[in-house]
Amino acid sequence: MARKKVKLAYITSDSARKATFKKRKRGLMKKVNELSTLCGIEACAIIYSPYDSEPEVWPSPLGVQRVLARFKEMPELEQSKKMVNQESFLRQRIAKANEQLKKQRKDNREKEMTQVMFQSLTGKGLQNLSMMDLNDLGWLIDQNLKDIYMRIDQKLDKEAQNQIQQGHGMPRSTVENVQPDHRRSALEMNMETLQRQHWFMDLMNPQEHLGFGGDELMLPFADNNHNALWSTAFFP
Amino acid sequence: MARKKVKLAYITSDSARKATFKKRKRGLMKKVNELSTLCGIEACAIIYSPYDSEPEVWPSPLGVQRVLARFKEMPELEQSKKMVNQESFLRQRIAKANEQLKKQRKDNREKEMTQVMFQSLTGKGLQNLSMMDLNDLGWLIDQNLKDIYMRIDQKLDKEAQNQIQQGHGMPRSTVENVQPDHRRSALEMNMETLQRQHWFMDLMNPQEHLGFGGDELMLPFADNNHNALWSTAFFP
DNA sequence: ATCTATTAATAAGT
DNA sequence: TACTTATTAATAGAT
Repeated sequence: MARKKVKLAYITSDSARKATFKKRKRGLMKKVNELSTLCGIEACAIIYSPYDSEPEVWPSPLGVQRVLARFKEMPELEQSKKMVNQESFLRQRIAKANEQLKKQRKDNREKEMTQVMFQSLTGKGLQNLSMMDLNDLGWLIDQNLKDIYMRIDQKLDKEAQNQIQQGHGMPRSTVENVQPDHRRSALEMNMETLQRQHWFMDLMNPQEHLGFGGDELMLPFADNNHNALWSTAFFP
Repeated sequence: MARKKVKLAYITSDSARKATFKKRKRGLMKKVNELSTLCGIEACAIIYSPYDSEPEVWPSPLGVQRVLARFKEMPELEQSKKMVNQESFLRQRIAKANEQLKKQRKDNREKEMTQVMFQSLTGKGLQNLSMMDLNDLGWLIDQNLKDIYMRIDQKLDKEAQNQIQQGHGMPRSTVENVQPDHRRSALEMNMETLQRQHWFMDLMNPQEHLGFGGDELMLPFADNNHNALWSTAFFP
């Protein structure tokens, strides 16, 4: 973990492997020591290396023997139950990695669409986007709009509070005319958003609209790299 | 290792201890796995926890047994030889920590003296400094001066090169008069530094100057918190 | 369990 | 072999 992310595979260079072994052995022993100290438990580690004929152990030969004795006492069957063995360990790690991958993909997708969104604000067209891209873009824009309206409302609420508490501030006209306008506007736009979402959802969901299902109805600006119109894979 | 540096001692809070145990156990297993994979060696770890009646092992019960078999095969005497046991492990760590402490102290000393040096540049006096402090300060200033002269020389060399290569640049007077002056000045001052060091060393080293050894000759501005005039502990 | 600020481990380079 | 430093990994505390 340093200077470069290292691939988890056998190190072919002899010198590099030995250097890594020495460093990591020390680190591992330290970890076992810490775990044992912090949590008050018994643990041991045994490492065989080609660099020494004897194994290196922690906490001590006697300590290891004590732990081993307990281990061997157990019936064979019990030894396998509930244990973390290499296979289940790797399975867990793979599952976890897949979870993270999925999350990352979603994050990446959101970042991509955010970029598209800002590009479109600077005048770039949306012609090369697939239907799925457009849908996701719409979702993202709606999210941002909601956030904006929410902030506007909060701000107006806070200002209104200040007006009441302090009994002064903005001129009368602002309080009575402009502010209510803003508030109404925000709510209206929010409603528009919701209506648009509903309309769009209705239009796009093929299961509820039999008239929209054939290839002949495919819109010309949707590329064919994606085979889903609605990207359930990324956004709700 | 996070949010706070944790003391290496038994965690009294039950919930915190359990949480730490779970996290660190996973981390430890990962480390054993990595070490084994990266270096192509056999290793195993066994952890007994109060949270489970069975021990948790890596790489697998069978893998552990294989490693244990090798361990038990050894004669008792051999098991203790060259092994890293808890005591020698802790001894090593203490020695290492002491080394680091010494290094840190030296670093701190240098930082302190640097601060004093800059303070003195802003007009603060040096009256409260001990003889040792003054000596270290002198050493530090000499180091800085040397560095400065070195940089000046390098810069002049580079400029001279540029003059030759490009055939133009600074006016004639600069090349012929100012630059040689600078160069000579830097060298001279460097010599002064060396001479001063020699003179100071001669003056301060009691083993070579019998006339300077009695308490009655102690200079009034040296405080008595330190019992060494020349801080061999920090600087050469 | 998940998230992040922070500490610890460590890969390369000297 | 040990030290340094840039970077990645582990994880403490909070949520």
